[in-house]
Amino acid sequence: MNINHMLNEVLVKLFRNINIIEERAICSGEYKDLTANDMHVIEAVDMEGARNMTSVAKTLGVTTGTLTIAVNSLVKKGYVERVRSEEDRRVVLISLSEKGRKAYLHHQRFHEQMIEAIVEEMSAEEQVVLEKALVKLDRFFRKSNTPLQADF
Amino acid sequence: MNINHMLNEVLVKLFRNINIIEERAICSGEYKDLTANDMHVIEAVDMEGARNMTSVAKTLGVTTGTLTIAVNSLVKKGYVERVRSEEDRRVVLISLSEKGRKAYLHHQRFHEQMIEAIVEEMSAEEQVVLEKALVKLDRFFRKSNTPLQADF
DNA sequence: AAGATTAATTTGACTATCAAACTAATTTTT
DNA sequence: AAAAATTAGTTTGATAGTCAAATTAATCTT
Repeated sequence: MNINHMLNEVLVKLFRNINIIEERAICSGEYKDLTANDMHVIEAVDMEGARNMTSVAKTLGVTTGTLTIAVNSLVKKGYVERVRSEEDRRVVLISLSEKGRKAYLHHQRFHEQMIEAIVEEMSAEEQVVLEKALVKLDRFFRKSNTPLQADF
Repeated sequence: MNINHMLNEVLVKLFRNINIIEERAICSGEYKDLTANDMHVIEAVDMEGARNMTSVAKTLGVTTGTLTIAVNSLVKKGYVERVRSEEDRRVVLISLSEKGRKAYLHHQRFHEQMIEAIVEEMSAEEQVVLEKALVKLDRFFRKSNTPLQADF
Protein backbone atom coordinates (compact mmCIF):
# COMPACT_ATOMS: atom_id res chain seq x y z
CA MET A 1 0.00 0.00 0.00
CA ASN A 2 1.81 3.13 -1.17
CA ILE A 3 1.32 6.63 0.11
CA ASN A 4 -0.73 7.79 -2.87
CA HIS A 5 -3.18 5.04 -2.21
CA MET A 6 -3.45 5.92 1.46
CA LEU A 7 -3.94 9.58 0.67
CA ASN A 8 -6.71 8.60 -1.68
CA GLU A 9 -8.40 6.41 0.93
CA VAL A 10 -8.46 9.20 3.49
CA LEU A 11 -9.71 11.76 1.00
CA VAL A 12 -12.47 9.46 -0.24
CA LYS A 13 -13.70 8.96 3.30
CA LEU A 14 -13.63 12.66 3.98
CA PHE A 15 -15.45 13.47 0.75
CA ARG A 16 -18.13 10.92 1.35
CA ASN A 17 -18.79 11.85 4.94
CA ILE A 18 -17.92 15.49 5.22
CA ASN A 19 -21.49 16.73 5.31
CA ILE A 20 -22.69 14.20 7.83
CA ILE A 21 -19.65 14.87 9.97
CA GLU A 22 -20.05 18.62 9.91
CA GLU A 23 -23.74 18.40 10.57
CA ARG A 24 -23.31 16.16 13.60
CA ALA A 25 -20.51 18.27 14.99
CA ILE A 26 -22.05 21.67 14.48
CA CYS A 27 -25.78 21.31 14.66
CA SER A 28 -26.03 19.90 18.15
CA GLY A 29 -27.44 21.03 21.46
CA GLU A 30 -28.57 24.60 21.23
CA TYR A 31 -28.42 24.53 17.44
CA LYS A 32 -30.27 21.29 16.77
CA ASP A 33 -32.58 23.03 14.33
CA LEU A 34 -29.73 23.98 11.97
CA THR A 35 -28.72 21.83 9.02
CA ALA A 36 -25.15 21.85 7.68
CA ASN A 37 -26.56 23.79 4.79
CA ASP A 38 -28.07 26.39 7.09
CA MET A 39 -24.68 26.74 8.70
CA HIS A 40 -23.01 27.35 5.36
CA VAL A 41 -25.47 30.14 4.68
CA ILE A 42 -24.81 31.67 8.09
CA GLU A 43 -21.10 31.42 7.44
CA ALA A 44 -21.51 33.16 4.08
CA VAL A 45 -23.65 35.94 5.49
CA ASP A 46 -20.93 36.45 8.03
CA MET A 47 -20.64 38.78 10.98
CA GLU A 48 -20.19 41.87 8.86
CA GLY A 49 -23.85 41.77 8.05
CA ALA A 50 -26.07 43.25 5.40
CA ARG A 51 -25.11 41.42 2.25
CA ASN A 52 -27.52 41.20 -0.66
CA MET A 53 -28.98 37.93 -1.92
CA THR A 54 -27.08 37.79 -5.19
CA SER A 55 -23.67 38.14 -3.63
CA VAL A 56 -24.34 35.55 -0.94
CA ALA A 57 -25.74 33.16 -3.55
CA LYS A 58 -22.57 33.61 -5.59
CA THR A 59 -20.40 32.88 -2.56
CA LEU A 60 -22.35 29.70 -1.95
CA GLY A 61 -22.48 28.70 -5.60
CA VAL A 62 -26.27 28.37 -5.69
CA THR A 63 -29.02 30.22 -7.54
CA THR A 64 -30.78 33.09 -5.82
CA GLY A 65 -33.95 31.00 -5.91
CA THR A 66 -32.29 28.34 -3.81
CA LEU A 67 -30.96 30.94 -1.42
CA THR A 68 -34.40 32.53 -1.06
CA ILE A 69 -35.71 29.23 0.26
CA ALA A 70 -32.79 28.73 2.64
CA VAL A 71 -33.18 32.27 3.95
CA ASN A 72 -36.94 31.83 4.41
CA SER A 73 -36.24 28.97 6.75
CA LEU A 74 -33.42 30.76 8.59
CA VAL A 75 -35.60 33.82 9.11
CA LYS A 76 -38.37 31.62 10.46
CA LYS A 77 -35.91 29.97 12.85
CA GLY A 78 -34.66 33.38 13.93
CA TYR A 79 -31.03 33.20 12.78
CA VAL A 80 -31.20 35.68 9.92
CA GLU A 81 -32.82 39.04 9.34
CA ARG A 82 -34.06 40.29 6.02
CA VAL A 83 -34.29 43.99 5.24
CA ARG A 84 -35.17 45.74 2.03
CA SER A 85 -32.49 48.22 1.03
CA GLU A 86 -33.47 51.88 1.21
CA GLU A 87 -31.13 52.96 -1.58
CA ASP A 88 -32.36 50.37 -4.07
CA ARG A 89 -35.66 48.84 -3.18
CA ARG A 90 -35.10 45.80 -5.40
CA VAL A 91 -32.27 44.70 -3.14
CA VAL A 92 -32.77 42.53 -0.07
CA LEU A 93 -30.09 42.77 2.59
CA ILE A 94 -29.60 39.82 4.89
CA SER A 95 -27.73 39.80 8.16
CA LEU A 96 -27.32 37.63 11.23
CA SER A 97 -29.56 38.13 14.24
CA GLU A 98 -28.09 37.90 17.73
CA LYS A 99 -28.89 34.18 17.70
CA GLY A 100 -27.31 33.90 14.26
CA ARG A 101 -24.12 35.55 15.44
CA LYS A 102 -23.94 33.15 18.37
CA ALA A 103 -24.38 30.18 16.05
CA TYR A 104 -21.67 31.56 13.81
CA LEU A 105 -19.26 31.79 16.72
CA HIS A 106 -20.15 28.25 17.77
CA HIS A 107 -19.33 27.15 14.27
CA GLN A 108 -16.06 29.03 14.29
CA ARG A 109 -15.09 27.30 17.51
CA PHE A 110 -15.73 23.94 15.86
CA HIS A 111 -13.40 24.89 13.04
CA GLU A 112 -10.76 26.11 15.44
CA GLN A 113 -10.91 22.85 17.36
CA MET A 114 -10.61 20.95 14.14
CA ILE A 115 -7.56 22.88 13.04
CA GLU A 116 -6.14 22.56 16.53
CA ALA A 117 -6.57 18.79 16.40
CA ILE A 118 -4.86 18.60 13.04
CA VAL A 119 -1.87 20.77 13.76
CA GLU A 120 -1.25 19.76 17.35
CA GLU A 121 2.00 17.88 17.64
CA MET A 122 2.97 19.05 14.17
CA SER A 123 6.13 21.00 13.76
CA ALA A 124 6.04 24.36 12.00
CA GLU A 125 7.63 22.73 8.96
CA GLU A 126 4.98 20.04 8.91
CA GLN A 127 2.25 22.65 9.06
CA VAL A 128 3.73 24.39 6.07
CA VAL A 129 3.68 21.14 4.11
CA LEU A 130 0.04 20.54 4.95
CA GLU A 131 -0.93 24.00 3.93
CA LYS A 132 0.94 23.67 0.65
CA ALA A 133 -0.93 20.45 -0.06
CA LEU A 134 -4.31 22.01 0.60
CA VAL A 135 -3.54 24.98 -1.59
CA LYS A 136 -2.60 22.57 -4.36
CA LEU A 137 -5.83 20.67 -3.90
CA ASP A 138 -7.72 23.93 -4.12
CA ARG A 139 -5.82 24.89 -7.26
CA PHE A 140 -6.42 21.47 -8.80
CA PHE A 141 -10.15 21.86 -8.40
CA ARG A 142 -10.15 25.34 -9.83
CA LYS A 143 -8.10 24.29 -12.82
CA SER A 144 -9.97 21.09 -13.60
CA ASN A 145 -13.25 22.94 -13.79
CA THR A 146 -14.72 25.77 -15.77
CA PRO A 147 -14.62 29.13 -13.94
CA LEU A 148 -17.80 29.68 -11.89
CA GLN A 149 -18.21 30.82 -8.31
CA ALA A 150 -16.57 34.11 -7.64
CA ASP A 151 -15.43 33.30 -4.13
CA PHE A 152 -14.04 29.90 -4.72
CA MET B 1 -2.54 35.90 8.83
CA ASN B 2 -1.22 32.84 10.66
CA ILE B 3 -1.10 29.32 9.35
CA ASN B 4 -4.05 28.10 11.40
CA HIS B 5 -6.19 30.74 9.84
CA MET B 6 -5.03 29.87 6.34
CA LEU B 7 -5.65 26.19 6.91
CA ASN B 8 -9.12 27.01 8.08
CA GLU B 9 -9.82 29.15 5.03
CA VAL B 10 -8.82 26.41 2.63
CA LEU B 11 -10.74 23.73 4.50
CA VAL B 12 -13.88 25.84 4.64
CA LYS B 13 -13.79 26.33 0.90
CA LEU B 14 -13.23 22.64 0.30
CA PHE B 15 -16.04 21.66 2.65
CA ARG B 16 -18.46 24.04 1.10
CA ASN B 17 -17.74 23.10 -2.47
CA ILE B 18 -16.60 19.53 -2.39
CA ASN B 19 -19.79 18.04 -3.76
CA ILE B 20 -20.18 20.55 -6.55
CA ILE B 21 -16.54 20.12 -7.44
CA GLU B 22 -16.69 16.37 -7.52
CA GLU B 23 -19.88 16.37 -9.50
CA ARG B 24 -18.51 18.70 -12.14
CA ALA B 25 -15.27 16.80 -12.44
CA ILE B 26 -16.68 13.30 -12.52
CA CYS B 27 -20.08 13.45 -14.06
CA SER B 28 -19.10 14.94 -17.38
CA GLY B 29 -19.13 13.85 -21.00
CA GLU B 30 -20.00 10.20 -21.24
CA TYR B 31 -21.28 10.15 -17.65
CA LYS B 32 -23.45 13.25 -17.69
CA ASP B 33 -26.39 11.30 -16.29
CA LEU B 34 -24.56 10.45 -13.04
CA THR B 35 -24.86 12.56 -9.91
CA ALA B 36 -22.03 12.70 -7.36
CA ASN B 37 -24.26 10.60 -5.21
CA ASP B 38 -24.65 7.98 -7.92
CA MET B 39 -20.89 7.89 -8.15
CA HIS B 40 -20.54 7.27 -4.45
CA VAL B 41 -22.89 4.32 -4.75
CA ILE B 42 -20.90 2.94 -7.68
CA GLU B 43 -17.73 3.39 -5.68
CA ALA B 44 -19.25 1.51 -2.74
CA VAL B 45 -20.54 -1.35 -4.87
CA ASP B 46 -17.03 -1.61 -6.21
CA MET B 47 -15.49 -3.81 -8.85
CA GLU B 48 -15.67 -6.95 -6.74
CA GLY B 49 -19.37 -7.06 -7.36
CA ALA B 50 -22.32 -8.79 -5.74
CA ARG B 51 -22.72 -7.03 -2.44
CA ASN B 52 -26.05 -7.05 -0.66
CA MET B 53 -28.07 -3.91 -0.01
CA THR B 54 -27.56 -3.77 3.74
CA SER B 55 -23.77 -3.87 3.57
CA VAL B 56 -23.59 -1.22 0.84
CA ALA B 57 -26.01 0.99 2.76
CA LYS B 58 -23.80 0.65 5.82
CA THR B 59 -20.71 1.61 3.84
CA LEU B 60 -22.49 4.70 2.57
CA GLY B 61 -24.05 5.53 5.93
CA VAL B 62 -27.61 5.66 4.59
CA THR B 63 -30.72 3.59 5.25
CA THR B 64 -31.55 0.70 2.96
CA GLY B 65 -34.65 2.61 1.89
CA THR B 66 -32.48 5.42 0.59
CA LEU B 67 -30.20 2.97 -1.16
CA THR B 68 -33.15 1.21 -2.79
CA ILE B 69 -34.09 4.47 -4.47
CA ALA B 70 -30.53 5.22 -5.58
CA VAL B 71 -30.18 1.70 -6.97
CA ASN B 72 -33.51 1.94 -8.80
CA SER B 73 -32.18 4.92 -10.67
CA LEU B 74 -28.77 3.36 -11.36
CA VAL B 75 -30.40 0.18 -12.67
CA LYS B 76 -32.62 2.26 -14.94
CA LYS B 77 -29.57 4.12 -16.22
CA GLY B 78 -27.76 0.84 -16.79
CA TYR B 79 -24.85 1.20 -14.38
CA VAL B 80 -25.89 -1.39 -11.80
CA GLU B 81 -27.40 -4.87 -11.90
CA ARG B 82 -29.71 -6.29 -9.28
CA VAL B 83 -29.98 -10.03 -8.68
CA ARG B 84 -31.88 -11.95 -6.02
CA SER B 85 -29.61 -14.30 -4.14
CA GLU B 86 -30.24 -18.01 -4.71
CA GLU B 87 -29.04 -19.05 -1.26
CA ASP B 88 -31.25 -16.62 0.63
CA ARG B 89 -34.08 -15.23 -1.42
CA ARG B 90 -34.57 -12.24 0.87
CA VAL B 91 -31.17 -10.91 -0.15
CA VAL B 92 -30.62 -8.68 -3.16
CA LEU B 93 -27.13 -8.66 -4.65
CA ILE B 94 -26.03 -5.60 -6.57
CA SER B 95 -23.08 -5.37 -8.90
CA LEU B 96 -21.70 -3.05 -11.58
CA SER B 97 -22.60 -3.58 -15.21
CA GLU B 98 -19.97 -3.16 -17.90
CA LYS B 99 -20.98 0.51 -18.15
CA GLY B 100 -20.80 0.78 -14.36
CA ARG B 101 -17.30 -0.65 -14.29
CA LYS B 102 -16.21 1.85 -16.93
CA ALA B 103 -17.67 4.72 -14.90
CA TYR B 104 -15.90 3.43 -11.82
CA LEU B 105 -12.56 3.43 -13.62
CA HIS B 106 -13.23 6.94 -14.90
CA HIS B 107 -13.85 8.00 -11.32
CA GLN B 108 -10.67 6.29 -10.13
CA ARG B 109 -8.70 8.18 -12.75
CA PHE B 110 -10.10 11.44 -11.43
CA HIS B 111 -8.98 10.55 -7.94
CA GLU B 112 -5.54 9.55 -9.16
CA GLN B 113 -5.16 12.85 -10.97
CA MET B 114 -6.24 14.68 -7.88
CA ILE B 115 -3.69 12.91 -5.71
CA GLU B 116 -1.09 13.39 -8.41
CA ALA B 117 -1.77 17.13 -8.43
CA ILE B 118 -1.42 17.33 -4.67
CA VAL B 119 1.75 15.35 -4.22
CA GLU B 120 3.60 16.46 -7.32
CA GLU B 121 6.75 18.30 -6.45
CA MET B 122 6.45 17.11 -2.87
CA SER B 123 9.32 15.24 -1.40
CA ALA B 124 8.75 11.84 0.16
CA GLU B 125 9.12 13.43 3.59
CA GLU B 126 6.52 16.02 2.77
CA GLN B 127 4.13 13.33 1.59
CA VAL B 128 4.51 11.50 4.87
CA VAL B 129 3.69 14.68 6.75
CA LEU B 130 0.61 15.27 4.64
CA GLU B 131 -0.63 11.80 5.21
CA LYS B 132 -0.15 12.15 8.94
CA ALA B 133 -2.20 15.33 8.87
CA LEU B 134 -5.06 13.70 7.01
CA VAL B 135 -5.10 10.75 9.37
CA LYS B 136 -5.38 13.22 12.22
CA LEU B 137 -8.25 14.97 10.50
CA ASP B 138 -9.97 11.63 10.04
CA ARG B 139 -9.39 10.74 13.68
CA PHE B 140 -10.66 14.10 14.86
CA PHE B 141 -13.93 13.56 13.07
CA ARG B 142 -14.35 10.08 14.43
CA LYS B 143 -13.60 11.21 17.93
CA SER B 144 -15.77 14.30 17.95
CA ASN B 145 -18.78 12.24 16.98
CA THR B 146 -20.67 9.26 18.32
CA PRO B 147 -19.70 5.94 16.68
CA LEU B 148 -21.92 5.12 13.69
CA GLN B 149 -21.02 3.84 10.24
CA ALA B 150 -19.08 0.63 10.20
CA ASP B 151 -16.77 1.55 7.34
CA PHE B 152 -15.87 4.98 8.36
C1' DA C 1 -42.38 57.71 -21.38
C1' DA C 2 -41.13 53.28 -23.19
C1' DG C 3 -38.08 49.69 -23.17
C1' DA C 4 -34.38 47.17 -21.18
C1' DT C 5 -32.15 45.52 -17.30
C1' DT C 6 -31.63 43.93 -12.67
C1' DA C 7 -32.89 41.79 -7.92
C1' DA C 8 -35.42 38.81 -5.77
C1' DT C 9 -39.31 35.55 -5.35
C1' DT C 10 -42.31 31.99 -6.90
C1' DT C 11 -43.36 27.81 -9.34
C1' DG C 12 -42.81 23.17 -10.96
C1' DA C 13 -39.92 19.40 -11.22
C1' DC C 14 -36.50 16.40 -9.49
C1' DT C 15 -33.03 14.09 -6.16
C1' DA C 16 -31.77 12.72 -1.62
C1' DT C 17 -32.97 11.62 2.69
C1' DC C 18 -35.30 9.30 6.89
C1' DA C 19 -38.60 6.79 9.77
C1' DA C 20 -42.11 3.79 9.81
C1' DA C 21 -45.16 0.52 7.63
C1' DC C 22 -45.09 -3.36 4.89
C1' DT C 23 -43.88 -7.85 2.23
C1' DA C 24 -41.57 -11.92 1.81
C1' DA C 25 -38.20 -15.28 3.29
C1' DT C 26 -35.74 -17.59 6.89
C1' DT C 27 -34.88 -19.04 11.67
C1' DT C 28 -36.27 -20.09 16.20
C1' DT C 29 -39.38 -21.69 19.49
C1' DT C 30 -42.71 -24.44 21.21
C1' DA D 1 -44.59 -29.06 11.92
C1' DA D 2 -47.00 -24.87 13.05
C1' DA D 3 -46.49 -20.41 15.17
C1' DA D 4 -43.65 -16.65 16.39
C1' DA D 5 -39.73 -13.93 15.80
C1' DT D 6 -36.28 -12.10 13.02
C1' DT D 7 -34.19 -10.41 8.88
C1' DA D 8 -33.72 -8.19 4.03
C1' DG D 9 -35.44 -5.25 1.18
C1' DT D 10 -39.16 -2.19 -0.72
C1' DT D 11 -42.72 1.18 -0.33
C1' DT D 12 -44.80 5.25 1.59
C1' DG D 13 -45.19 9.86 3.33
C1' DA D 14 -42.73 13.73 4.70
C1' DT D 15 -38.96 17.12 4.41
C1' DA D 16 -34.71 19.64 2.50
C1' DG D 17 -32.16 21.22 -1.21
C1' DT D 18 -31.59 22.09 -5.85
C1' DC D 19 -32.34 24.25 -10.64
C1' DA D 20 -34.46 26.55 -14.65
C1' DA D 21 -37.91 29.31 -16.05
C1' DA D 22 -41.71 32.48 -15.18
C1' DT D 23 -43.00 36.40 -12.56
C1' DT D 24 -42.94 40.84 -9.95
C1' DA D 25 -41.10 45.07 -8.81
C1' DA D 26 -37.66 48.60 -9.07
C1' DT D 27 -34.16 51.07 -11.52
C1' DC D 28 -31.63 52.55 -15.49
C1' DT D 29 -31.25 53.78 -20.57
C1' DT D 30 -32.61 55.78 -24.51
